[in-house]
Amino acid sequence: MKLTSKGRYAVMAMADLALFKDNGPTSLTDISLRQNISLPYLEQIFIKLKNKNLVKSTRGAKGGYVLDKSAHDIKISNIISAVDEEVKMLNCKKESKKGCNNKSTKCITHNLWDQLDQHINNFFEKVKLQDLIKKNSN
Amino acid sequence: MKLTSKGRYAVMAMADLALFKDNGPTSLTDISLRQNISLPYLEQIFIKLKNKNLVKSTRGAKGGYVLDKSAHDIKISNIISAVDEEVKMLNCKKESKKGCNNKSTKCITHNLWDQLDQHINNFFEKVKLQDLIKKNSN
DNA sequence: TTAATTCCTACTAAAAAGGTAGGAATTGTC
DNA sequence: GACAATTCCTACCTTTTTAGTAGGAATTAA
Repeated sequence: MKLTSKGRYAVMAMADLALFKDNGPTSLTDISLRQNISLPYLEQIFIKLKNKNLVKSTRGAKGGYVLDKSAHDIKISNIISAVDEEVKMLNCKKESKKGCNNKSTKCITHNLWDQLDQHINNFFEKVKLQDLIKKNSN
Repeated sequence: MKLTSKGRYAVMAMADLALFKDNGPTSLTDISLRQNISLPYLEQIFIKLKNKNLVKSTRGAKGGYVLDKSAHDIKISNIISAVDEEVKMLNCKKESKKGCNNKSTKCITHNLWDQLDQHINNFFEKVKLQDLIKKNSN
């Protein structure tokens, strides 16, 4: 199961961006300070977010990042999948020709992890970035 | 998020135990061969399962393990929590006095991970060991 | 021109995962 | 009683991943 700090940082940073969206582009330095995430690490994360068209960048002084669409239209699943490869139990891969245990085509627990993956992905599909900042302001 | 092969192996092994429960104690050697899991690694996992009263052991020749209760009464959550410490997002700890980001008491995304944890734990609470072996026999 | 920024590549330290090694203790079977 | 099969126990090791660092090039507002 791949769901680590990188994904958490990405969501935090995107939420930060949403909170401060009225101040023009937000620099990673600001996010780094506010969210307590190392700047160069944030840079790496934002390259990926940008590649997936979740944010837009402006270079140079007074530059920074802005959301590429409304916080209503960004699903948490979009963010997670942009930076983590995938939310999926290890070794139990659908496409693999060999089974999960290198023997039968499916291990005993294959369906279980499959359902779990769906369960988690469902969850991330339902929650929007906007939901986070609403909750936070309560 | 802590949910790795160790937890998967534990569930696989318990399912194996449930499948062969009518043959008396099942040795780890058998499980190791059938499920393709290293024997000494299985041993470590079973110590934990035993400590949580999920299995009973018989030592010596013809020894092995049996389920300590019916497969109907063992929840996947019991197995997972026996071998993995916990299913919970890293650094976002409820009890921690410092907030998740060492600043505020809660990071922006705290509630999100909290809900996710509940979501996953719910899933594992609902599924019983028996459900796995039913599905597998279809 | 300068300072603030994104962009890019490579490296590295620490942790965790997954597994190995080696042997002691127990017990059924010949 | 010997022996083989087993659980039990502790320590170690290898590989991978994570999280972060280093160093600098390109861009742009002031």
